[in-house]
Amino acid sequence: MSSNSLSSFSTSSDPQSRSTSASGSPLLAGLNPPQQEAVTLPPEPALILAGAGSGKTRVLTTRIAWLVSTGQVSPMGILAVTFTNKAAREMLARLGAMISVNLKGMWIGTFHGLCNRFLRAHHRDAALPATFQILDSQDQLSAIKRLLKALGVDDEKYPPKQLQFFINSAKEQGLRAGDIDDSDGYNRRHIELYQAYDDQCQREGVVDFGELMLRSVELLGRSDAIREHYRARFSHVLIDEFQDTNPLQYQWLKLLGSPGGGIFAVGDDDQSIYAFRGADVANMHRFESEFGVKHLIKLEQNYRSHGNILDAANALISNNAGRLGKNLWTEAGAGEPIRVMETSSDLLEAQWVVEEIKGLIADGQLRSDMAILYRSNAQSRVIEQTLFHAGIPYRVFGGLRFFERAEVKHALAYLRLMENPHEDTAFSRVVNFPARGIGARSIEQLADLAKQQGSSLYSASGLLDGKAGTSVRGFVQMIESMRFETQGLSLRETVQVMLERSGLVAHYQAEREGQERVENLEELVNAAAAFDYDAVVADPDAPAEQAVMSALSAFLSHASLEAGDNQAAEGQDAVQLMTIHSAKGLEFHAVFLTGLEEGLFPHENSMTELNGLEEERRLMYVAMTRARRRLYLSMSQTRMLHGQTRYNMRSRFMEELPEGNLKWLAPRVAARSMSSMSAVGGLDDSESNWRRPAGAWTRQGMGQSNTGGGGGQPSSLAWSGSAGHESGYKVGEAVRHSRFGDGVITALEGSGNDARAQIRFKRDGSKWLALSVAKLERV
DNA sequence: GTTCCACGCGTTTTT
DNA sequence: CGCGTGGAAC
Repeated sequence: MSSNSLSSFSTSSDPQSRSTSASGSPLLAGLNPPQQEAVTLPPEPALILAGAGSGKTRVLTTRIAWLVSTGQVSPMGILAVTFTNKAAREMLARLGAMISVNLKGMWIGTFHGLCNRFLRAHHRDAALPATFQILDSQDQLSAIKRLLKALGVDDEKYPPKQLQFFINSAKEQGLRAGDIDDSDGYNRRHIELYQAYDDQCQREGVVDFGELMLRSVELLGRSDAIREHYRARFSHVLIDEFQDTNPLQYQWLKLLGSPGGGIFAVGDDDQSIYAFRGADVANMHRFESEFGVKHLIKLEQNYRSHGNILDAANALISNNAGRLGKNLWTEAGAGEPIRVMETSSDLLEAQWVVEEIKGLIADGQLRSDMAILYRSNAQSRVIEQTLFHAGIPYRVFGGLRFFERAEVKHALAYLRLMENPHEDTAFSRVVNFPARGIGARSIEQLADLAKQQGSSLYSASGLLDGKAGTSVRGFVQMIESMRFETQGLSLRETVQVMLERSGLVAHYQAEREGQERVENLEELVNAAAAFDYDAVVADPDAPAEQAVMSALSAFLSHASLEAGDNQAAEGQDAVQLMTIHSAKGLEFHAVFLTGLEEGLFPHENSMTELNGLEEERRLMYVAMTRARRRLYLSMSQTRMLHGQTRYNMRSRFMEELPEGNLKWLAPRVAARSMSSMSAVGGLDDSESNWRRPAGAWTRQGMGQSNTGGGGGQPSSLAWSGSAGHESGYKVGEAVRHSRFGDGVITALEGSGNDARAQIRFKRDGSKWLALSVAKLERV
């Protein structure tokens, strides 16, 4: 922060300078003082608290460029780690534009990608075969199902998904089966199955995502020589999105970072939204003390959003306890107020969004610079339909990605078998696909034999009698001959031969709906042709530590680690639809944040979890800070969910936003207190207006008399109680229960005997009660 | 081996 | 309501 020589373009300063003030390097031009300070810190532990839109990635990449270009470190001494392939690619691209050195000497990649590279180099020490393959989540689940079947475990009692979650959670904590406490006996079976699963993976020579990390951590911990080698090599370790690290990744960093050395972590505790998958923000606090952080720099100047958006986001997030503390500011001015709309139905909400989008398009905005965000994927349907009817191009993020498609996975399974025939997951997947008369019966027999022998299905195939044996051996021979035929061929030719000989292409060509699948298989050939072996594996500066790895093996790792694009075809200018989670890291001119309703956002399932509400609030913070100029918030009084209409209360987050930053567009019912609400509204006065055609939705409001039209300033506690429920109860109504005491109805759903109310009790928290059973009295 | 229906389930997601 | 799974029937 002390640096005051802004972006001077002085050319006289020494490029080798290690001074912490601006050295005059053109790299530093345009950076603000704290950014410059961060970029030019000495090689000591540093934590950069980088708020949303504060230039986090820029600082990270500029630091690498600065370190290398000032000769403080050779590219080989850089280890930079990210969470997603996209982030890693972006970092590489930006570096390439900044400096002209061989980037390949650097280790830049995802945690998992780098662990893969590490384990390939040290597979012997890690007790893995050179050809080990990586299971993605789907593969892992099928491996678990196969395991449960082999062990005769009732998968009703031990759902495979649950076991998968158990195993992954344990690994994320750095725990092996033997490390887990089973004193209460509750987990005992899970622990046994975890162990059995690991044994199976070991036998088959496969690792799951968690295993990539855990093996690496164990090896680094166990082998002083290897650990010291890498510590000596990587004088600079840089981590992006540090708030998303799980305890295992933290351990990995601890093993690779030299104590007191150049470890540079960038993160934002307010944007930690992945606790549900093992991330632990506490790692940031831990990092500060355990690594002995010498430099704590806050990047608080936001270059993205206007003031109203930022102020509201700041106010919201200040409701969270235990923050590292940070307040974003901008020079950009207040800008437009945040526009808020409340509708009576989810369809009307969608129609309103579409009308606003039409307006923005008419003003010349790019569709791709507008995003519609929602908490859960199920919400996208109405919006999609409405956009579709309006003829507005849109693009939905999420869904199946290229390497996750069934036909592609089948093809990959053949390739995996060519690489390692003992991989039972791949074997089971395609032994009878395309169908070749090897039914469930035959596979069961084969599995029994394999279990007796403690061998793979492939090895056991020789022992299988009868017709089944002949068929299976036919399959095995096919794999062998594919392997033989492709020796010396390029990766692309290998894939082509496999597609031909396996009969996959023929199978899909014969299928009526198979055209797209054939195209995907062709695309796989293209992917193989385009695959750059060096980009994934090569480490030209360190040939000694590089194990020999076939191009096929590298390609398969690539396919597992990078599932490919999951968005619809690019190119067309389209409105972006995505969950808030997938919006992290992105920005848009205009953002529509929809479904701001209790139970949906914050999600009802989050309320029971410890810190769940705070994570929801951070999610809201992330969502709001995606907007550059214009932010819309919307909510609906009723929503179709799971085939039933739900009556929701406005999200509590709305009450945490300063009124001064908002502009209400919706007609509103002013209510002074909760108890007066039951007297307000009813369906009558608003219904006719709510049914206006979409085109009538304008900023000037709906002519509701009791609010003075759109743009009025409501009292922040107001609840627009115009939505009723057949039971006669209303959301927001205060009730008393004989056992739980006083509470407020937060949601109503169902009808008749199924009618239920969600009630937030003062004492016991939120509960769903059946209205036909619960004894409620109105207060 | 394929097709069809009944059932169950339903935050968020990268690697 | 809409999807994916799984079992049963053709």
